[in-house]
Amino acid sequence: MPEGPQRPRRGATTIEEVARAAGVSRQTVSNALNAPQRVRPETLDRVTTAIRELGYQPDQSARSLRSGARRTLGYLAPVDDPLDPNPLMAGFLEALVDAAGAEGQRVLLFRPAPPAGDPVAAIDELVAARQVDGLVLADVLAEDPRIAHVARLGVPFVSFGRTGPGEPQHWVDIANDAATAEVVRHLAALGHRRIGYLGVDEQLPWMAARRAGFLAEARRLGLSAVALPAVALPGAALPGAAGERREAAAAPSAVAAVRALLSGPDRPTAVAAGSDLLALDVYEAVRAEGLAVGPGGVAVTGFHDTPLCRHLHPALTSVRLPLRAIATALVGRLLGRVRGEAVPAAGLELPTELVVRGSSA
Amino acid sequence: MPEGPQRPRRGATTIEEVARAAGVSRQTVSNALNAPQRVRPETLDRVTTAIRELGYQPDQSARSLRSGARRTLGYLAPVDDPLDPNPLMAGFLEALVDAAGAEGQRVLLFRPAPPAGDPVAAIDELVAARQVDGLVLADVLAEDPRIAHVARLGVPFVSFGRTGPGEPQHWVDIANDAATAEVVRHLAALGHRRIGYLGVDEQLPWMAARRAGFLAEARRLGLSAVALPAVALPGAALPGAAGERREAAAAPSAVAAVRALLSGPDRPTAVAAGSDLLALDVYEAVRAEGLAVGPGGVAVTGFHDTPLCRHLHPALTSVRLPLRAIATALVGRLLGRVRGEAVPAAGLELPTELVVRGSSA
DNA sequence: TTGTAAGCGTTATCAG
DNA sequence: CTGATAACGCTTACAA
Repeated sequence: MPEGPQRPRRGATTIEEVARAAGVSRQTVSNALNAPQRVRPETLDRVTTAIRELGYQPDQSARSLRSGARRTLGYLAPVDDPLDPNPLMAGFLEALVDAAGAEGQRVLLFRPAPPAGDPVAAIDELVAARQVDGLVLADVLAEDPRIAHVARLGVPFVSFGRTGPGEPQHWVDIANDAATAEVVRHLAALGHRRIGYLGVDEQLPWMAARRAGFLAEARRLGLSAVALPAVALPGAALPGAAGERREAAAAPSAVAAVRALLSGPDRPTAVAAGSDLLALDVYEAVRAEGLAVGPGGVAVTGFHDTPLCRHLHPALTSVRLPLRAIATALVGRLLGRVRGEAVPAAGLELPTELVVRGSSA
Repeated sequence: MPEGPQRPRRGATTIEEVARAAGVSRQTVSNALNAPQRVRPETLDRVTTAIRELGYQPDQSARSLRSGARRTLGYLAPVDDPLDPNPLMAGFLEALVDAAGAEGQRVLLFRPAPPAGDPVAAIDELVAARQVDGLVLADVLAEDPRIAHVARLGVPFVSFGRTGPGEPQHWVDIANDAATAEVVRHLAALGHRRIGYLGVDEQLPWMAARRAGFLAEARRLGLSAVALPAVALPGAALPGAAGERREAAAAPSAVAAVRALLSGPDRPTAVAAGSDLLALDVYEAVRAEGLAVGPGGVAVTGFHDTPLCRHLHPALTSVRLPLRAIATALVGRLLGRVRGEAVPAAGLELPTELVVRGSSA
């Protein structure tokens, strides 16, 4: 491991210089920063001015070493399938950084060391090096080994996505079932009586919940509903020929399944998809059957509300996730736990928002 | 600003305990870690064993305070237009974290404080608090104020995206013009003689380069080429009606422009798009004109090779970016600069890869 | 090769 | 409310 004689920012303004400039002791500057109410207003003013004029900011390493607070939260980036990456990772990260920043916290991104890295080992490293005050986990699965591990470690943590019944309930999640239930009600209000659902990989708890919410609401409303079985994802790359890269044609299983549904005896007049990408397959199936996407033909809805929705024709109705609210709730709960406050040990379920566009209106 | 009595991981194993366990001095443990060649193999072995048994890892804050090396790189997340987010942010971040991790560095994500935050202020805060050894900037514009600022500050930095001629050349970028030139050659090889290009926001240097590369190569090959003027992005949200949210229909300007092109006298038999999302608009325009997407009708290509490509029908030929190579080059150059090594003050241009799919074959 | 002493910049303790 | 002193855990100089 290469190791250099790095010495960045040596010579930056220190608390000592501020103290001299303001004519007070080092400690008073520290108090002005960390417990302003303990400093006489007039003195505080002098100190604040000196701080501003010198452009002083405390050295975070020194602060951390002394106080124990790292002012940093670790986010374990999910190891995504490159063929089906989490479509909200970027948006969620932005929201997370903003929410953390509002509380004076930074976000440190980390990943298991490739290839085939162990997330548990990555967590151990970060925690052992005392680089973060707490952890944010995402894409939590049932019986997720990461949850068991951080719980055993005793590190403060929260997860985006619910944990199992026997595990600590430090999670925030969207109401996946309520989201697809709202989709069903929306379609029912438009007069649809026979509706279909296209999901993928029902092993994923959030996908299973979307499917369940769809079926339950359809039953409640007395609609005729069919949920297609989980479909495989499009195929992987093939070796290229001459510099260019060629690929196997996308596996048409999702399209074929929807086409079969649409060509059956009681064809649905609307199909909800478990993601915006899957909705693309529905569009294709609808057209391949000689039908039109939209309220007049087959209404279609997606999930995630990615930018893709606006570029489709007709534009795709989709379920939008409250990413900023999720991030704020996660950070709030995590910091409560870090500070040892009494935070409710119960999950928080946040509502989604159905964005209606031309594909269903 | 709320401040709690946090004291995470106090009581973790310290270097002192390792030294005692191994029967050596504190210093020897430090040497074993930072300069193993200075320790007798037999002693090294004893120390290593003690480290492993106690699960010791140095406290990063203490290490940073003493040595000056933060072992952390800051990544300034671009403030994206939510309607048109950088489609590779997630993939690039993953690659960046992996590349940094391979060099023993962490990645700290930061953003200007919303709303309307100033990136320069965000940089100042991070640097003044001495939280990072260097910075990675992305989506660099011409005369980017961030570049001027970090250059003046003297902080080691690199950028994904080239800087202006008068600025430090610490960048890595893809060859945007060569990428679209390759697209043109690909189309020409398929026999296309009249080709079109659809871009967006030519203020963005990378978009301008794609357009230029397209036109130059078409001219060189004697093809008839038309590059459509920059198009506006789809419209923003409208106030919803009853709980549900409704939006203005997507502005059809891109679709309309392509349709006009396709219905003209010398209609192109292929259209290249400056992004995968724009290719969606091309698909729509082609179909609206009663034509088919593909080599038999109108061939279409995209840019970015997002997962979207595989879900289209036919699957979309697209330009793939070497994100891992970019990240590795960025980290390598940045660390060289951090360590004060003599790194070439010249930009690095990396080639893209054309992934051919059904839309053009 | 190994051990000793010092100090990085900050905050906590405790006396004034 | 302020100021001196110690300590957080580690790495760098220097002495043994």
